[in-house]
Amino acid sequence: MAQRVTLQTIADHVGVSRMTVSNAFSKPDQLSAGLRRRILATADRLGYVGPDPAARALAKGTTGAVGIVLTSSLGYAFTDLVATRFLGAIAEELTPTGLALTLLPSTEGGGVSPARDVAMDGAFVYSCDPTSAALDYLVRRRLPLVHVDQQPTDSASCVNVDDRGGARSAARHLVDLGHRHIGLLMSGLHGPHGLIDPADITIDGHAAKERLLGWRDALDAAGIDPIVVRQPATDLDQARAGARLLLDRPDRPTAVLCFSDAIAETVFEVAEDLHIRVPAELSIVGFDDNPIATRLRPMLTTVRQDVEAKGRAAAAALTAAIADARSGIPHLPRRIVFPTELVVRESTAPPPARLSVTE
Amino acid sequence: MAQRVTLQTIADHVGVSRMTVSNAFSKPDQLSAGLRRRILATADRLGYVGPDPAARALAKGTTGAVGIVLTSSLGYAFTDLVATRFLGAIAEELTPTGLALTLLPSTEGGGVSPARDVAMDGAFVYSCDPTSAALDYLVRRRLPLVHVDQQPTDSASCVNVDDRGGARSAARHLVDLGHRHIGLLMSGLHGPHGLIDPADITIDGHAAKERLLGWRDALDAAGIDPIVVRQPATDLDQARAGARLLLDRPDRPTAVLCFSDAIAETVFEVAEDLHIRVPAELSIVGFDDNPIATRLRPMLTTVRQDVEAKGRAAAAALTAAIADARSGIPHLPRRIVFPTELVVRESTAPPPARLSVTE
DNA sequence: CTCGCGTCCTGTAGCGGTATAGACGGCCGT
DNA sequence: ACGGCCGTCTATACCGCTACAGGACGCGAG
Repeated sequence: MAQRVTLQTIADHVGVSRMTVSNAFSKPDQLSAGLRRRILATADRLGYVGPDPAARALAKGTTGAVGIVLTSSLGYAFTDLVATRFLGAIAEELTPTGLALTLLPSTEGGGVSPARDVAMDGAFVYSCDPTSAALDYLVRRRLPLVHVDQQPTDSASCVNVDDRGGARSAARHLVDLGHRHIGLLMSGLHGPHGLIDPADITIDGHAAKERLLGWRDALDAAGIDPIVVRQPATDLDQARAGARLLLDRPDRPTAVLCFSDAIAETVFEVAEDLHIRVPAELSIVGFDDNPIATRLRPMLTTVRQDVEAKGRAAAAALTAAIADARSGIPHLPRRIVFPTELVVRESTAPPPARLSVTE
Repeated sequence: MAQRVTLQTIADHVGVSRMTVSNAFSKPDQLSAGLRRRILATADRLGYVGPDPAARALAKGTTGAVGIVLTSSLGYAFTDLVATRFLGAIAEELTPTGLALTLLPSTEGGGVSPARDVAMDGAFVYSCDPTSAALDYLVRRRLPLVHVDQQPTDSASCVNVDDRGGARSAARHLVDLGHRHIGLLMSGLHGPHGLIDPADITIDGHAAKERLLGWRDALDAAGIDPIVVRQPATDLDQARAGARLLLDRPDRPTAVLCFSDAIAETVFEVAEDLHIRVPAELSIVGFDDNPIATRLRPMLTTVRQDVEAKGRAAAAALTAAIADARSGIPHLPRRIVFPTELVVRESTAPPPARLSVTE
């Protein structure tokens, strides 16, 4: 096999030092234009594309890529429009900086854990299990980090949305409409599924925790004790089973608050199956303002968050953190919280008049 | 600032050679269990996470990450369910191998082009401009490559679906229903938009080219000359304008073949605006069998492709190519083509009876 | 007793770049 | 004529790790 072409190969051919060839590629102002042209020409002739990224990474200490750890199931994360729009916004914002985005599975594969073993200049931590080993590696590597939709930390920049406030206004909206019998539909990969005691809910994510708190802020204030169901996020059939648990019971709630619009959609489907009219007999509120919200009929009342802004802010925070780390400036972590906004559409209405309820 | 902890630091503390410490991390069977425990313990005490990925990449020649170049606009790619499901399948399939997936913008940013400057072990090329500089870099770097939805090459593995066959059966379906006046709705970022002469269509992607060929196979055979409109893929409003161009004209076609289900959706919307009944007055056929196909009312007749299988096959092909490259075996490129299947649902029907047409 | 072999550990030589300091000639101002 | 400075190019020392070729030692077989 032919010897690999390196800077030295080119240097020998042109008759200059290796350093000069390096400069021809990386510091054009360090040598005369004529020589540079000659070097680049022979480099091209020899099939040399550019300085080897791995070697450059070692020598310079920068890799040109940042990572992002997501929830355990990458496959699932990619079916969720909210997550993908966020990712897209990050990628888009990163493009002009020349940084690539590396998707890091939080699990180990073949004895290697990407969060520990892949070279990168910094990373995002996006709605991922705070106890995961991947996150721990990232922290111990002292990488510039930005947490998104995570429990805020002091040590790194955090980007969040006002989940609690949004959830609170969603719940208040239902209360104001007159609902007193309300179901909460949570979602999560792990942990208990099905009907749940609202007291001892172990919620996975920070966002879930906050949204639940927000709902209960408003519900507690109105003296309402919700029925809580937790459904798995991955399997659509199982998810529908969760919704059915809430709707297919004698004391069916007149309104459901959903952890996300995707979940709200399953409620729509189950309601249709059960011939429950929305919103006449059942009000449904989502969260996120996913594009599907306006595609549903009736259109979904939901809580809007600007995931694109979240992505852009996260990208900006990370590039800033990386720049500070390079220049040796002690980085001042940012704490960004985006507002949420209740968007009332067609899926909520006053509860049906209670005709034959003896009380 | 404290000196960085390296293998040597640990070696000095424990009183062994640096090589032994390296083995403690990378080749556990090369030293006694006791010593290894001691080394790992002091490493942990010193805050050492593991061998530096950049240095290891240089020494070993592997990085633990593979890249993927997508269409120019990463942000757009992430709003498309077909693309994201494909990405998800790749990521999922890669996870157990310990490989991370790096998203490579095909454009340059800040003087660096990730496809040239980011270290990786191989890469996917997914429905991206074959003349792009990014692709050229990848090829010149001699990286193991897998092309997906691209014009097949001899030099690398290719994964495709039978776009042409699927399009052909879609068009034939309309012909069989009795349609003679058919519109074609293409999509593309660049190039001419609006009404287009079917003769000189410059299509971006390989898939687009194939689908067009398939449609015309069936249409030509029936002696039908379609009306062709090409709409931009990014902007939803502009996309709808494209659909309107087709529907809002005196000789409106009785059926539309769409490049994708996402485009078909815009046709639904425009048809609703124009009070055109689907399928009574207008038949619509999509492509991909995107999840939205079954959410549309009436449910969309479309051509199914299994994007998840495509993703898994691509991942398998790339890991195989990388393994071969490592072992020095000359890699035998694979050529994989997945079948497509017409799924007839509710959006297609015979054309309306022509009442007052003089012929 | 010696040879051969396996286990466990070490020393050296890279991997392919970049940082940094300095060599060298020419041009400037004085 | 001379010191200083700028524009170019070079020499050397790493960056942190792994491959590879041994060396030392213990043990069973001949």
